[in-house]
Amino acid sequence: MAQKDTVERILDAAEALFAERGFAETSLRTITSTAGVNLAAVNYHFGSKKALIQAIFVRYLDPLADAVTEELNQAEADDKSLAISDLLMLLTRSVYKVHGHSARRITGFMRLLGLAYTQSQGHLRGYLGERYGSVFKRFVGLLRPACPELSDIDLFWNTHFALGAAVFTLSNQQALAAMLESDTGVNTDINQVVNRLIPFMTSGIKSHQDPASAQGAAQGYFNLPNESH
Amino acid sequence: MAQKDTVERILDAAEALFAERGFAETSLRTITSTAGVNLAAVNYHFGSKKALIQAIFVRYLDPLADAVTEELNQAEADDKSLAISDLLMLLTRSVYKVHGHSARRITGFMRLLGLAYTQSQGHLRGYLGERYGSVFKRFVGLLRPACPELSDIDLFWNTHFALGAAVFTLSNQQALAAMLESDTGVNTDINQVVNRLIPFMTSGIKSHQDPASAQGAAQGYFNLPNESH
DNA sequence: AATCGCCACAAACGTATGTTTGAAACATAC
DNA sequence: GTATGTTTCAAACATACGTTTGTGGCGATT
Repeated sequence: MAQKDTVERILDAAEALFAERGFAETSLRTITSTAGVNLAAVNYHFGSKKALIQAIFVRYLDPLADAVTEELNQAEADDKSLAISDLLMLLTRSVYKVHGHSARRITGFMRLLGLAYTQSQGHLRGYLGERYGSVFKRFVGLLRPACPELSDIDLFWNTHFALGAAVFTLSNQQALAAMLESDTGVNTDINQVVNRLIPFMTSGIKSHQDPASAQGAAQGYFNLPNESH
Repeated sequence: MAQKDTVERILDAAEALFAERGFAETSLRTITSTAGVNLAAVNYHFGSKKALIQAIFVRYLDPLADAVTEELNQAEADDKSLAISDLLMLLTRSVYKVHGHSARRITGFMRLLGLAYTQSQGHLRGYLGERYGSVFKRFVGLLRPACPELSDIDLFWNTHFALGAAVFTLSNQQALAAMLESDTGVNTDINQVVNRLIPFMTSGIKSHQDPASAQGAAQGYFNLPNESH
């Protein structure tokens, strides 16, 4: 075959376009015309637009889950206790293994992850949770002993805070870097952003509330009454 | 007038629906029928769907910007040096002032903020930057002396990391809390999430890289070659 | 050589969208 | 009470969308 498979060309084009504009904002006609294939090809090969979206995530996440699993195996075999930053680097290493060193692919991947949360009325989130939940749980299992001073609930929220910081900034890395450059003249590539993210996430995950404010009232930060409809 | 203005009813309905499903996924017919007004009312009162979206953000952010400005005035008048957590609480207080203590409104507001970043091909972000950039800059001006050990560039990225953590988790607070509850049986309302966010963001913002890895190479975290297209 | 399964293609289908239109209803002022 | 400006309404418009259809080509199998 002289050029790429039709299926692959659709996936490549759709991946880039979805990451750039979102799912609903990207039409099958745009996808197929940039891919250079016939309009009907998407429905023929994937069945529907929804299935195409899922296929893109599978192509991204299946190899990533494998890479993370491999890293986790090795880490557990070494049996050294890993610090939080070690685990974050393990994750970063896995992403690099899969996506190579392409800033475009990493940014795109993060944007898609972010979209999976915000858009796609939950059907995608449920699917991803089913398919990759076990790997995620295993990772958290290693994270657990790395911060013994935290409760499970502390750890849950801090982990998602950190995830949010990563997804949000990496998916908007280009725009943010451009903003910073216009202010300071300093250019920041995605590699540097990741290097900054790791200490941020590390100290953030370690953090916990004052016991006083955790009670909800007293001199703690804020306390809300129940929702008044 | 026995019931709310048509304009206001449209804004209320659109605000809730957009936050729930996104902009492109919400049709004017859905908005007008839940608002109980005629389909043409949106185009009559706002001109277009795009203008409606902007109007919603203005209604949200204008009072918030006023509240933050007021708080900033008072903080600068007091002339006491504010710690990072003080500034985050200042922000939180402003949000509460504007939106009252409604979890639904706060979640919705955060979802809209998140959407403004991911969707809306940048035209919305540009508009918001123009209109509220000065308030944001003023806030960062107070944040600056609160972390003297950070460079301007450190501060820029850490601020956006923290913003990402807040937007991402607060906009998905319901789903995340439900996930946690099904695992542990513990319920978490948005108030508690905010109380957890503040220490997370505080210690995250304070963080900075090892000088060694900041150079880009050496024993620092990662280093990427340039993008290979 | 004929047949079969797979794929690409142009065209069409049905539906949902944002927007516009023109008339009716309403409120306000003279 | 008539006139004027504003708002509501049902209907239609034009377009864009995801999907389906039928045809034809191409290679592999028999």
